[in-house]
Amino acid sequence: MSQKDFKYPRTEKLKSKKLIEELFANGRSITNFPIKLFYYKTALPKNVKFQATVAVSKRNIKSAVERNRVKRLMREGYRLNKHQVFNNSEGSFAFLFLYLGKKMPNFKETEHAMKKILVKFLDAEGRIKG
RNA sequence: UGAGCAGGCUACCUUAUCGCUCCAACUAAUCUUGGGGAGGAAAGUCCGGACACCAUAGUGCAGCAUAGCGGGUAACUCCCGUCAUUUCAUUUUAAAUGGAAUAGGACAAGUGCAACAGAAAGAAUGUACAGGUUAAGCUGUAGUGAAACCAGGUAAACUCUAUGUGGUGCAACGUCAUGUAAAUCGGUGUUUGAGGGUUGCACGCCCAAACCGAAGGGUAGGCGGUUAGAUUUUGUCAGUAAUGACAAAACCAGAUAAAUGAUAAGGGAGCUCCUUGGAGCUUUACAGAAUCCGGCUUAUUGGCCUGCUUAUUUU
RNA sequence: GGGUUAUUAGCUCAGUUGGUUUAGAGCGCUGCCUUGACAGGGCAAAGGUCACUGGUUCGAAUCCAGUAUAACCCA
Repeated sequence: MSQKDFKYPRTEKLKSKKLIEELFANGRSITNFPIKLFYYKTALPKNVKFQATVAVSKRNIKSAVERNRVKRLMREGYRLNKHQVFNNSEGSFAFLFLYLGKKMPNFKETEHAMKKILVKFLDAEGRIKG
């Protein structure tokens, strides 16, 4: 992995239904409003270090257009800041970012929340020195 | 020029950086290069098709849907024209013109229904007054009511007539991989045809023994179906119109825990402040493809165009 | 994506097909009686745009059409 890789290809998306069910059953979670992160340490296919996906509840945001937008903003926030986690942690993880708010955010708020939650994740799981 | 009504069109643009997805080319490669990437409603799932599978699918009855007339269409509960009825506006004696709505076949086949009021709501004719007669609800008016000289009203009551109608839906269906039971499927096939299955009934059809062969449950994986089509654009001709015919050109989303995004700058547009000019803010409404088409219905902001009506100004 | 139901008082349901004269039942709520007081019991009262909008009809919770909300099924 390079120092700053902003790509978010298909192999880094969490797609397996089994893995997602395991994540909800056995994974841990960190909350930094309005985002909640579920994570689960497990082996992933194709030697990928992380797989991540996003989810928005239909109860909190009813419009399909707004739900799509929130998911895109969160994906963008993860894409631009994931290098922090990639370069500083060990093992492979499955991520699921759940949006808890009921209002439309803008990009700055989303990115700020995403940065904070990734820092919290590193604090919880142990940062590599350097 | 302003206002109202009706109909139609459109859905901010350009550049840079970072990223997603499909196709093609080149590759050892997930790299690189080039090209494409949400809507008028993609929505509701209310209709109609295309396409696919299933005799538990066939036949008859029942059931269900539609309903002036003519045309359009692959088809329609759609669209166009037209007649009738109802209603609104204008001029106004009648009536005419324009707009809107209509589930507008049949109560002269049969059955049912009609609270209260009323003499009476059906093979009924009472009361008062007037007329009239040999006599008689024989005639008119009054009163009740939505409806009462009448072979009455009501079919968005049963019903009748005409026409149409099998069911399930791309999570259909096909195929590959993984691969294990007395459960499942296919083929051969015999007795009783009991029992069971089908939207209801009847007929019909199918299922159950045994043998041979195959892989089923579970898991939620890949590929095909899956995007070139009743396609789009332009022109000519036919038709009052819906629409059709012909010619030329074009290829225009294909994701699957589900792509079409983020940031910055400039231009355009709108609003507010205000002295030409500038500054600030916003860049919007409704809303996101999931097999594909034709309609209908619902949601909705700003701009532009056309027609009609009306007011004002000028000639 | 496709298919199928429901909505009536604060809650759970009748009534709807078969139309009018009164939209009811149980639980709950409120008041009164009974008791020294509570529970229980008895009596009474309140509470409904019948999800919303339109149509048919003399008359619609009911018939018809559209809209909204909620729920269920499939692989």
